[in-house]
Amino acid sequence: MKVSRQDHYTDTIRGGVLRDTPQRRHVYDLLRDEHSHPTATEVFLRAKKGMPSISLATVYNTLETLVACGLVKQVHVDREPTRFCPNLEEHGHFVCEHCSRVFDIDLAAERSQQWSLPAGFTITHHEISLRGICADCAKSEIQNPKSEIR
Amino acid sequence: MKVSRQDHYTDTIRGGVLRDTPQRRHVYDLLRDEHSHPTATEVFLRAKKGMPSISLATVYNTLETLVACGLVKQVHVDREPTRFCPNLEEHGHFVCEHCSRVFDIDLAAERSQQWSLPAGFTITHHEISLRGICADCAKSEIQNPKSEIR
DNA sequence: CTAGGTGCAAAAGGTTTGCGGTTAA
DNA sequence: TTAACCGCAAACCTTTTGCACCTAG
Repeated sequence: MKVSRQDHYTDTIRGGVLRDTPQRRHVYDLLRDEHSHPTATEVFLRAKKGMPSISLATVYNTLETLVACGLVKQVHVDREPTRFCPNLEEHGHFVCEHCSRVFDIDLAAERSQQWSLPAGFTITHHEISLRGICADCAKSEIQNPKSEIR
Repeated sequence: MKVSRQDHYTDTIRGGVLRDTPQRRHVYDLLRDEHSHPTATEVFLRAKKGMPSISLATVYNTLETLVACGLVKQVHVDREPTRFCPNLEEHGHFVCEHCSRVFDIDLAAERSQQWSLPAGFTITHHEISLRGICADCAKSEIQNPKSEIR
């Protein structure tokens, strides 16, 4: 059964005290179609294309709101700027050290809660981030082995 | 067989072009005995007790050097200040959302490389961070269930 | 109408950098 | 001797905040 693109947003926003503003809808729509894990600044730059008056502060505020609502997730890569991800499934991330792209990684469901914690500890969230070389970069490295000289 | 506390430091520092300065040794010694995952500022404050003239910039530079040498590891918790960890074994971290302490978590060796990556991807590092409630806080919460009102 | 949201600019906070003087090897 | 390092202060960059105006409901 097909679900309208904005149902989740509409349900969540209208369900609370939050207002359905053009800025929020615009940022959410943008992010929902995005698989590149943009930073707040990148979201801002893209948002301005369709809404030139939007401010960076509003983008930050909106992203914070969407995260608080559970409509998008944050991705942290070391101390780099926070990235945002519309994939609400349980997953981890892989960062390519060559091209800097971030990929979603499925976490086998059966593994997700199998951390060997000391007794009495309770997990509420987890964040798994892997670093390495992605398939594309590994391939081009074979064809062009000196491409990383710096 | 017993190994002197500073062999790893001495071998690593003397093995390269790096100088064995009092500041580096002081910061390393401090960190080596530390299980609390201090931030750079916390390292700085503790370092000043034994070496009042040391500067924050030197602490940052030293920590960067020690990380580059593999003598300490960085721990990233969302966008909070970077923490530093002398535990070189493969492990993850658990952050208590109540007391903010960071705990080392053993990663079962057999699990460490079992991520289901797309073909062609190669992992060089991984960082596993869990959040939740530690045993101490869970216990005091039972005895004092209203303690989290804010 | 009005509480919540927006845009702007300034501030905050962690980290990095430039530079002149210092020091380990 | 000299390249690496130190301490200081300024710069950087992401993110947050204060405030006057605006607007969805």
